[in-house]
Amino acid sequence: MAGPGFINVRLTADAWVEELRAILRDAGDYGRLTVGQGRRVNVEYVSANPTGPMHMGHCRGAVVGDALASVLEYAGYAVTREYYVNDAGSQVDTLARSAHLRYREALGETVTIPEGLYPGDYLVPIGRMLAKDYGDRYVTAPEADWLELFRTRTVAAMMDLIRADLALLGIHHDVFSSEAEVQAAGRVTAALDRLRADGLVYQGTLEPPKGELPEDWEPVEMTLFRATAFGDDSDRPVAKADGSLTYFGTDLAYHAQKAEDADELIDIWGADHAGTVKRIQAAVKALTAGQDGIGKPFDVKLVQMVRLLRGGEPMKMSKRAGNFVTLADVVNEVGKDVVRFTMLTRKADAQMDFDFAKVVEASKDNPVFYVQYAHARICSLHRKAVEAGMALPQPDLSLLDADEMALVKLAAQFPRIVEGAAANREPHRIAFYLGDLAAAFHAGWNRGNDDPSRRFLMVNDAAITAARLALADSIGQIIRNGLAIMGVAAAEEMN
RNA sequence: GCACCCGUAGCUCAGCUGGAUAGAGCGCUGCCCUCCGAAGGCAGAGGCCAGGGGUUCGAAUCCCUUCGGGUGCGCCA
Repeated sequence: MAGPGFINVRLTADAWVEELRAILRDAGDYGRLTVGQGRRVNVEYVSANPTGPMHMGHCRGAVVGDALASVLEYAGYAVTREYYVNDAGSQVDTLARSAHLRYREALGETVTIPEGLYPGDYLVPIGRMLAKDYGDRYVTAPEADWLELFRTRTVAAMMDLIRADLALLGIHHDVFSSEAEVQAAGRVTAALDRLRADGLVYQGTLEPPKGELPEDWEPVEMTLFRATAFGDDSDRPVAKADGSLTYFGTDLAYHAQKAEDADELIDIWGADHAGTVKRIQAAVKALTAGQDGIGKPFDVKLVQMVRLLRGGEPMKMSKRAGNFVTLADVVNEVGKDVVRFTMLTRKADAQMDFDFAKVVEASKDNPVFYVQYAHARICSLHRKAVEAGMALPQPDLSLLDADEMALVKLAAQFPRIVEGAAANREPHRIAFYLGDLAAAFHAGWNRGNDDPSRRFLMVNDAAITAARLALADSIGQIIRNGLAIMGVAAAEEMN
């Protein structure tokens, strides 16, 4: 005993040697866990509105969600990657009208995009496509004739654009769910009827907000969900005074839909939606609670905004002018791996700066580079050994010294890191761990600079080289496994 | 006014399902480059973990509270 509640257990060197063998044997599967027990987890992320291409505001949520999905898979969950397409609100009508203008433009008109419509150039090719398909049939036709058609066509085209952007990041969702389809399938009515039967949906008016009262406040009767019964601060409207659904009204039914095929739900949201977390959690609890009164596990992970910098200077962006930085621009400039890794170098709920200059910097304070560099060094050892014409025997791992075994101990923590990252839904832990592991490996490498007898590659000693290469391989394997979870390629050479 | 997030080294941040002397990078100080890849390396200084209270054998970690930042706040999506 070493103090209360403490029992010191010292594993023998053999145990660590055995772990090293396990890393090399299990290779790409080392660190895979069964803690998920095959439970079905639905991870919904990105879900950007289909009104334009992906911009950098979407990027972090996309990467965090995707990496989280991978971590959970690695930990033994059955994961569904899902994207919710908001194709039912007034914004997609606005999109259709914007596309209609571009359609007229494609037929020769000179158009100006009025305030309130989407001015982006990305609608120009959509306009051309519509012109090609429909000729001048809808130029002067009343809106009712073309709105639905143009909406459908344009949303489909936008989703193609978004899927292409996501593919640049290596992100592919399993399921795309449509808000319009959730409504058309009668799921909203069904969900609201159920809740109404339980007294959780009712006609009523909301209390005016505390504090400063809005000028034009008038009590209005609408359809409300009793969110206060589940810890929210106020009941929340599911249908407006005119009877049309609110966003929340459909979202609630959508979550009920997801819950049908999943044991657990996770949403990845931008932090600007933090204010609506409680109501959706209340809704999921109400809709999924069984006889025990406990709903299905449902986490909402908030992802903070990313500030874009170039050489320390914030980049000016104006959404109105439509000159936002697109995701494609950034990926094309710095590469998928840099974007993905960097997005995971901070915990999701902390704000982050993304500096175009720093993320590609080849230095020790750039973990993207440092981890890649470690892997490249490990790969280079084999090339060097071959060049030196060495014939390596079966490694005798008992030749490794205490410093080298310390590296094995760190590598052997990988499964626990995966477990923690999965349990806490924090994929950034993988990135930090890889940074630590890479640093430890580099330190080991550097020992060889001070003392040549401690180099990994000892041309005159095949036995020790074989053992040390086995050690290096195990580190390389862990780096590959970790990077694979993050969706980052492991470089074999640095340029 | 209410809710949520945050407050850890000079700076940027890890650590938070409670556990042994609180970690990293930058910056700072001092050494080190005929040497497997020095696009660096080693060592050191630097912290009442915002303040206060509580739970516990034990708290940066959990609870309450104060202060200080950020965000959101009736039928927008």
